[in-house]
Amino acid sequence: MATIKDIAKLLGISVSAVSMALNDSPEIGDKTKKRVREAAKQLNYVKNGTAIDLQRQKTNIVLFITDNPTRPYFTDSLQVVQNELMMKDIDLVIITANNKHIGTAERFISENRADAVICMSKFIPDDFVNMYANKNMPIFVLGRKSDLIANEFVVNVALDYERVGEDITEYLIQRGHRKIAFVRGSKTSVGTKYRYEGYLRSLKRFGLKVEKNLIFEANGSDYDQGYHTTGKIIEKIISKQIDAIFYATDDLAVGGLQKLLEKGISVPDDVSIVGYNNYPISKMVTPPITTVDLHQQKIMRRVAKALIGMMDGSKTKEDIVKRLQKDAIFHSEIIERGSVKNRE
Amino acid sequence: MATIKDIAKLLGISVSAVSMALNDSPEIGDKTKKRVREAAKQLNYVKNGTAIDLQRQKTNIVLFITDNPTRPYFTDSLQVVQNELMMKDIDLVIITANNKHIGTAERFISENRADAVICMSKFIPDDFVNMYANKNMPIFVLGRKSDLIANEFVVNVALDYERVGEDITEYLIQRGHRKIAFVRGSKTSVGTKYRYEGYLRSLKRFGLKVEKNLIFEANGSDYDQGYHTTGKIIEKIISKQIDAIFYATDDLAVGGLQKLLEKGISVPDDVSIVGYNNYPISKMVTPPITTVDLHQQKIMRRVAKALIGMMDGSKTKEDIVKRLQKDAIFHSEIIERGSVKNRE
DNA sequence: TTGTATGCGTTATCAC
DNA sequence: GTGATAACGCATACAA
Repeated sequence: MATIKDIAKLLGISVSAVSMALNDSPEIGDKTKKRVREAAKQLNYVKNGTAIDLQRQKTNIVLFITDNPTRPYFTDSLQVVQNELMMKDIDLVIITANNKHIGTAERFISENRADAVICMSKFIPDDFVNMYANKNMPIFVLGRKSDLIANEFVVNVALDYERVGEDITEYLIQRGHRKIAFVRGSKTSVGTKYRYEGYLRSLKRFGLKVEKNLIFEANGSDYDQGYHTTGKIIEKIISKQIDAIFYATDDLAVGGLQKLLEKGISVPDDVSIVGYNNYPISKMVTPPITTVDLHQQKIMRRVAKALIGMMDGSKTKEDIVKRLQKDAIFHSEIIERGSVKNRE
Repeated sequence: MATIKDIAKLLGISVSAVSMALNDSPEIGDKTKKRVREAAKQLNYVKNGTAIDLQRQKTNIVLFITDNPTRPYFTDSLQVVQNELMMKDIDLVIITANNKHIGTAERFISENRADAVICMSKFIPDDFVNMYANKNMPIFVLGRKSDLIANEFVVNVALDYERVGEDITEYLIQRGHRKIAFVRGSKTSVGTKYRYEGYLRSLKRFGLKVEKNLIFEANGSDYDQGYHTTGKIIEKIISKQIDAIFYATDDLAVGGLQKLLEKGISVPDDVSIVGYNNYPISKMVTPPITTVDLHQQKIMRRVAKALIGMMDGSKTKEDIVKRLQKDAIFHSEIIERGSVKNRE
């Protein structure tokens, strides 16, 4: 691999002259620049980004950590963040961190290989985040509830997830449902746990009894699990023990719907169902599924702007937190479609 | 930010001793190691990955470039590749390159910021790949047909895409369909173009005339486009001008199916449909859609192994190409489900 | 306009 | 067992 040294040697000029020529510095004459460029091409010279980063004491990289790049929860966010960063010419790289593999993410964080990180994976422990966030690499954490993050360079962006679970349950109750089943998703998902808590709170608030046998556990949060778990619910619907189902994710709901239809149960006439997250799939089925939107994109735009602010030093954690807290976008919105019947 | 220099100064020992202690070298005594570790903690020392890379002349990073991290085409591949790399403790980072943003990918490539790259994005031009691939950074290109890549460190992994389009068209013909419509996807997608060519070839081979008005252009390859474009096909189905539709992607097919059902057209009784790629969504709908699987995962396992081989110098491009070419996994497989009727 | 010297943070090669 | 020193590839302040 050729370096600027080789170019300098070939041309009989100094290394710094080559460097400046390559970076189009006004200090260098056009003739020299041309010669340098030609020599570079001739020697097959390519820049060494690592050396540049070391010298500049900056990587120009933002790390985006996700546990699953498939989920719209992530991809929607990605798009928004990428747009904002692009405008500032900051590079975004994605790293996955899940139960199978977390090493890369931890290595990138612990070795300061980025100028900032957005962490959407729940597999990076609070302690770890706390330990490594610093002035040169602030860390934004999403989707966890912990208030315990004390580090000045850690920003915790959290919705009131329980509240959202509460809201959609309330929505069902207000439309006359009294026997509402809940289908939990993946056991390791904190998200579905919060929704479950919200579900419980809502029942309590309206004076409805919590029926243990109306709460179902899926082994995951996806379509297949929804389909499978709903098999165990069918009977209770037929015997009128259930008039609505709250699925912890839209994917679960779509899978469930499929099973219900196969079993000849009409949605929403025989049973109402709701999902969670407003994934695209929820509107693709018949009937389209009523769900709740968390305004993830708007939130992420704010996050991106805040992150950029922290990177260039124009914002502190305090500014950001203050701004986020009083922000209206943190309210979720129920998307009414065809899967809920008014039973009053 | 504290460096090993600071630790050395604090402890009154040399920089090299600190470095060796931190890397648990057998040359250093346990006492010293302990002192160093404590000092590091006290000073909040974190490693600088950039400096390490520069010194080692290696990044330990494989770049995975995709135009869209949502697609199963990508995520399936990702999983496989990640598994293989994990076993060798190689880090994988994902970068998106699409019509909106290509700068980051190009910067990473042109600045040698990885030890190898897998490129699934069609937005990185052949020339660019050719120009920057080198001994220290081989590039594997997927999903393009160009044979023009001459660089010794570029490996082009290409299925016979046209052949696949041909096969599934043949499948329809053999089941008695004679009036087969084709729905093209995104204009910029080379993939759907190949399928189109395959479709044409198949018609020709069976002596069927190509009806221009049975070929429809969608403005993209997703659900919404399938739904929308199918609106323009309805009439021709009712008037029996069409007995089957070949959608260029499963997403298109699912969107199309939705529209067909809404319009009261029965699939497959009134019209048969097929998709392409065996995306999970294609089995989630009613009726499940017959499609074709390209065995992407098996291919990617081979790719990953080949890539690792090239990184450690145990394999050359020649070895790899030879191996890939005679490989049975490059045959696709038709997944029969409920969306095609036998009309013979 | 060009060159010299220095430094970025780390590892590695020798001495001692 | 430890320390000095060079090297990795590049950028920059300053001198010429």
